[in-house]
Amino acid sequence: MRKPCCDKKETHKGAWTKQEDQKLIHYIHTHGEGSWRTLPMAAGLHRCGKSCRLRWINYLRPDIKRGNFAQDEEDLIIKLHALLGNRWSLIAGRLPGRTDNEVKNYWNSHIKRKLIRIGIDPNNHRLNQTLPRPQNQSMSNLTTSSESTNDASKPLKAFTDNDRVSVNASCLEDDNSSSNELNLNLDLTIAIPCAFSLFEGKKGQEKELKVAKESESDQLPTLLLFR
DNA sequence: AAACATCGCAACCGCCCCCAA
DNA sequence: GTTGGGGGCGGTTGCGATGTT
Repeated sequence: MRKPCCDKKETHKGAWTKQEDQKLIHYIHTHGEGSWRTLPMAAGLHRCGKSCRLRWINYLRPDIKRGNFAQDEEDLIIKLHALLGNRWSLIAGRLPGRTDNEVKNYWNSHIKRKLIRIGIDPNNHRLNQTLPRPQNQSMSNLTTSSESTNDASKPLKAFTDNDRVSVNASCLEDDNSSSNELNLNLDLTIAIPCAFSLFEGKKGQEKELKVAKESESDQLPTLLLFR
């Protein structure tokens, strides 16, 4: 039986206080990251090591970019999700200053609903045949800031000229196929010098390469990647 | 103005992988 | 080759903020 990572009776939970943040920042500035299990005691924090790690990585790290996602970032998330699935850490790794948690939250709260609303299954990035879809509805009509509702079950909203172009990818019906598969004309341009550099991680390199191969071979939808 | 609904995000939980012993 | 600890990841939850009725 594995020991719990920390004594739950002794650890604080919930929102972090400014004092706790300061202690964590100060400790990491002087000692560096790592040894998360022993860090809380050394830093004088009554927190689980995992909690400290999460707080640092998702919130306190100085290189974190906060605020709204830019249009190109959103585009890239969609493209990478089509390629990698829910591998948020890999996706976040291609978005400088963004964390996996942030990307995951943004996907679940914005992008996923947006895709559903226009009749695209966010799981496989294919047109969902069960959902009604307006004629000639293009992904270019997706909105970001002007969403008035996020309820996917509501009727599709009529888009206006003022609506922001969200995905500069074309959504095309497959000419010679009866399946309504989605072709995304994708341009992986943000911080990706080469598609193969997606998988240049250190520790999990082998795994990531495997993931890439799997993605290429099986569930990848009709996704066209252009360099 | 109050009650209720919805959204967005920080944080937690539990599982899995890696690696050293 | 096996085992156990540490770290990382993805899914889920909780709660404050905001919007709607």
